[in-house]
Amino acid sequence: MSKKIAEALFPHIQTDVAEMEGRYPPRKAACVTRFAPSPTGFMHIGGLYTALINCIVARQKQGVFLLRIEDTDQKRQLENGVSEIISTLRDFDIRFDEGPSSETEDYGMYGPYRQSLRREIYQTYAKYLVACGKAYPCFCTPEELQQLRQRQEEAGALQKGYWGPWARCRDLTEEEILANLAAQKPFVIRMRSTGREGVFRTIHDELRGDITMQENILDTVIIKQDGLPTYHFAHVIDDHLMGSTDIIRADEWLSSLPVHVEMFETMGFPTPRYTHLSPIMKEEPKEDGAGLSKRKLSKRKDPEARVHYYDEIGYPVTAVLDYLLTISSAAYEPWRKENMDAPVTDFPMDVSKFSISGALFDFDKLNSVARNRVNHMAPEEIAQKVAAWAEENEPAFYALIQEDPQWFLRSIPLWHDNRLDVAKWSDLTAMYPYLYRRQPLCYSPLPEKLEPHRQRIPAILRAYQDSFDYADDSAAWFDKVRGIAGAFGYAVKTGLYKKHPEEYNGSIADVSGFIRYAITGQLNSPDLWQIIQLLGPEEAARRVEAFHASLQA
RNA sequence: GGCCCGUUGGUCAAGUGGUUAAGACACCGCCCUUUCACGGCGGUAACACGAGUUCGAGUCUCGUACGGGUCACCA
Repeated sequence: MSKKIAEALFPHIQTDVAEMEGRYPPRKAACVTRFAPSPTGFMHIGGLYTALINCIVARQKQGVFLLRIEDTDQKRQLENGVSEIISTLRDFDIRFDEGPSSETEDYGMYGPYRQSLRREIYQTYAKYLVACGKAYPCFCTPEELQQLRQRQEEAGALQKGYWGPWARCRDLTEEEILANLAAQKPFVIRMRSTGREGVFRTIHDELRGDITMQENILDTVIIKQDGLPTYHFAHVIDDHLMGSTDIIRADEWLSSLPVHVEMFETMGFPTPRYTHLSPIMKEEPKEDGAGLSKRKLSKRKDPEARVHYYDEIGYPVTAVLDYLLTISSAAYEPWRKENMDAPVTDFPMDVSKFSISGALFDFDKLNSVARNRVNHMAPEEIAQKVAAWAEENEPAFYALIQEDPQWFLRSIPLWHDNRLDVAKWSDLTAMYPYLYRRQPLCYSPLPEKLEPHRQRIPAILRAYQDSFDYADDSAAWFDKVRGIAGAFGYAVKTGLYKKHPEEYNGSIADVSGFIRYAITGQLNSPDLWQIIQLLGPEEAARRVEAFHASLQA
């Protein structure tokens, strides 16, 4: 009898379940994971994190990692959504074995890998469910559903939603259904839940352990009015057909677990292992100004939620991955310390040890991780990465590098050797404008620290210029500076000055500070002699003169 | 509000009944030092609260508080 309804609902579906099962034979791999994003815009850092974990889990068990596009919400689709996802994963070196290879093409035997192209599959299973009475068409309009909610509110129903006695379309007669169809009434397909109110069962989550939840009793929509499946149904059908063994996803899905488990069971499919990952959080002042509150990183509000934020400001890809794994797994940092060159997929990850409460995003920690990453890179690698980054993000800097790539390569040790200065490529022009920017340095106003020496500085600079020889090595150069310091009443060792400050105008630290300021426009810098060597005799002299001139004005 | 999950220093976190409660980041001090950094040494700082079980509880149980998630024809 339900067969007739199934036929009336899906007259165009000629395939059957057995045929579908045949199209997707069981896999041999012991572990199949997947990343299943919606193509709704730039990727979220949490999405990258989920993809990363899925990828590592699959690699660890010599399994398969696949990408599936969840594009069943036609309203939210974005033009180049799929390309965006593919290119982001590629940028972060997260490789999938099956999935879309471009906006229109797929590779892999278990496709198509975008849900909008699997309509026939879902409908085949939906038709089957209707035929055996496990699903039914629902003709309720949004307004009627709204009213239902209202009535439940008034009746004080504890269990709200479309279920049991409230589910109006659940027990429509065949005649009524056929009449509605004949009248062209729009419909959705709902699963007929067999869950019992008040009956609890435990469901296992790899991260959280056994969770006790009430059985699902809601007659969840499985096929929407537009004929496409809801997330819940697509998840169950796809992950069964594609052979997913591990569902690793964001924890916002935890509460719909009973629905998914029931669907797997009514379909007669084996249930996969579930792991619900905690979100990455951000802390911000409460709206009323009293204290702080945590919330998920939001794509709209927080620039750091967008994955592209990190490559735009030039964090090395591995640094971002290192950071994500660092906050999720305490075992990662020590492992990484011992295996700086290993790909992240080599990390012996234990998902069950992941933290359950969501971690606050910590830029200090990211920067520290990134600085260590940069420090570990060879200068040649840095040169190549910086050039690629600058070409996209800082054209003026790129032009400078292109003008003399060898010079740029030579400049790297200055801030790289035995230093942890640089976390991201945009730090370069920000921290070392005197190397990587064309603008002439600005010397005024004179820093407060130099002000007491103002009257003596011009003569000191003069003496410095007169004695300067580009050919001097570091020691010879500094000996001269020391000599000048002594000649002008400055202590030649900082220790001397500390002991008897009243006997001196200042110390050698002040004198080299004048030169540093002339050369860099800053009070702090890496090794001065090296900077001068890099700049060349003319430029170095020009800067000292410029500072000298600025003091006359 | 119902349901689910969580709560160890500022942050990330070790810890699975007996520990002086690790470590990393951040911060502070000292040393090194021509500045900054690097490096070395040291320091401040935590088991949300209340009951219970136990010889003994950060670890087990219950309650409270607080935080998060979810309650769609969105995923």
